[in-house]
Amino acid sequence: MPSSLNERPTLKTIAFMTGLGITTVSRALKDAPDIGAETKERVRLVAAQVGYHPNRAGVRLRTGKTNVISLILSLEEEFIGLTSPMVVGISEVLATTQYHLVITPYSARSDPLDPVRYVLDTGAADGVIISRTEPKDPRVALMMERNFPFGTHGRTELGLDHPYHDFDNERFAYDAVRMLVERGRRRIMLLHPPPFLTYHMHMRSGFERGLRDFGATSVPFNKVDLDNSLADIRVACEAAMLAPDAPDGVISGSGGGAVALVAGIEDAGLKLARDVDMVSKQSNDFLQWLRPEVITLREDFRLAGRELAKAVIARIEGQPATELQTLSFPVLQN
Amino acid sequence: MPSSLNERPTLKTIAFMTGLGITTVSRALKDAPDIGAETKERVRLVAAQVGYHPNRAGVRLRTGKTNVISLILSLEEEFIGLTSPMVVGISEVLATTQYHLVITPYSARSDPLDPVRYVLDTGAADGVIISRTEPKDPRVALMMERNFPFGTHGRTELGLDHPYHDFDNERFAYDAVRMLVERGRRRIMLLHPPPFLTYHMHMRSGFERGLRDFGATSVPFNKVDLDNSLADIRVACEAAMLAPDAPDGVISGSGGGAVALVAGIEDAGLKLARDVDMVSKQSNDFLQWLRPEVITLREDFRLAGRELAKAVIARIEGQPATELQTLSFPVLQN
DNA sequence: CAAGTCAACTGTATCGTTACAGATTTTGAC
DNA sequence: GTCAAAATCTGTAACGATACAGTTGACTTG
Repeated sequence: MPSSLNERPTLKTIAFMTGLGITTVSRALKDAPDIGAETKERVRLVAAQVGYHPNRAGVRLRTGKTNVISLILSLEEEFIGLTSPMVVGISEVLATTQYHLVITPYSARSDPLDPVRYVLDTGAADGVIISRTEPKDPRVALMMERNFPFGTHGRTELGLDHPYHDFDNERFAYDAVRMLVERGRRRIMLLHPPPFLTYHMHMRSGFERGLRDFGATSVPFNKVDLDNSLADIRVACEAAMLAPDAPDGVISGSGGGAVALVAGIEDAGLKLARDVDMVSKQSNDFLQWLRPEVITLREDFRLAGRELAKAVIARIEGQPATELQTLSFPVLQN
Repeated sequence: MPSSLNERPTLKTIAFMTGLGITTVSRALKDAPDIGAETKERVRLVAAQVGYHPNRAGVRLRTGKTNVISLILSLEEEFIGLTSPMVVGISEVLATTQYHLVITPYSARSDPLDPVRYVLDTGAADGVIISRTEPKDPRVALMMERNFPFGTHGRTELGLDHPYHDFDNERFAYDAVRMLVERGRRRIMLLHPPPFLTYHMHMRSGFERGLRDFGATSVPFNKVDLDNSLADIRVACEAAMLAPDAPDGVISGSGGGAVALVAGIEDAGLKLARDVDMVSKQSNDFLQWLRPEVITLREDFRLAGRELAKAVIARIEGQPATELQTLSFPVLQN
């Protein structure tokens, strides 16, 4: 019973065509040691000829291997803009492998643990990538406890070794202070990430180290952070610029926030480069085009995607987590 | 042989717990008519209690249903920025269903048919969503021929009925011309999409209809289109602004392009709103913040994602394609 | 009360793959 | 020439689900 020619070929098809057993074909394609060299060659040839792809459901059912990496994504528009270049980086790496990329979303109103639990409980993926990492991130704790492969965009403070990729936000803020001081600025304001995210601490400590080393002072700006709406940031910035001890230097922890800060500064009747200098972390080109006065240090999200995808796959293959931790550094744009 | 308590429950687990047969449990959970009401209730209760999720590999192997929608994505950075809000819209809809979203990428250097063929040949998904639709799109032709469910972001000219969602680019360009003429502009330049995409024709014909109806003339701008780099667009725009018959009104087919046009206009020493007015299609807020003089008509990509996801699922469920074609309209921003 | 009807339930085979435990043939040693 | 070891190859069962073809027992019906 040869399977019809226009149906998807299976191991059975190849077994029939070569006159071998199904098991032999399976093992030949896996390059198993107990199959003859010539047989392997024949099987590979026929498989290529008929365009054989192993049936994912069959493999998954038998072995439990899904060949899926799940990217867990917050659906808030503000974050998705940042994470989309990451999708490109992840896809670039996965394209060279058998893995598929599945987007597992969650909304701000729901528990961020939900998608992780879903993947763990249903076995929906072999590995997971998460963002918006917290110092005591419960998602990390849960996946470590279950010994499930994952990578985080950002570090944790749990005393547990897991794969991560992080941008050096300490250095970013430190360099940013330096650049502002070099331009004669001394009173510096920082638009920081929300306090519960790990990189808040990194950015703050780089900021404070910079203030000490370069002899500048901090202008408090604590009513808003990068999770606030651009409109809120704009208003808060204008207020800060009109206050008695207004800053003459501003650091923005993201490109989106920088746009709002620029608008706030100009609302206050001030002019960039003349009255105030600004350093921003930047992922897209827009700000660079419209306000070239803003000094931008680039964070490469695409690279982050590539690193994380490679790390998760290596972790799945058993490589120790400590070898899968990478850091990238701010690059001055232009 | 009761399965261990901390393993994933299967139909067998529930069958053992209820004392029923596996088949009965399966059919009870599907609400089949030949199962008693009380039995169904008991089965549902136990299933919920143990947190039963059907094993996707089992279902997929037996039925061929993957419960996957594949979003086919070009990995070029310029496009991914636009498509990312679409991912949000798609996810919102899929979250209420059993479907997972898989990203199937392709690069500009490879054949756009490749990912479609891959899905078709491997049965990787139950439905597909594609963008960058062409009038005689070979991907559409192929999927129609194979009777495979899909939705397109953008229309085709193949004379075949398939689900789509499109933005009314004809109306966008027409309205844009009107708004420019209302501001006293008469010599209008259009930054259009690449000619091989369907919406190029829509935008052009709306543009030309507007010129006729409102009595304006066109300034040729054919050396670049929206697929060119921002740097190229900027340079071309500056040149156009310095040429003898320079435009006094500009229309941009995307928000990204508008940023480059603004830069080009300013490179030429001209000022928005004073020397030139501009209407742009806009998906993010950045331009609005930094150049409020630009008139923006919004295209809602998130809505597009929602509409397409719903359409593809409905198509999978057998609804006629002609009922799954939607259009959305430009909205004046602020 | 025999026979037919119906409701409720169940066993078997199967999807495509791989783990495992053979089976068969070849080779080599003495 | 015999026998063990090595080299190749293969059948069966199982992963979890569902289609399909029953089975069982209670209830009508004439």
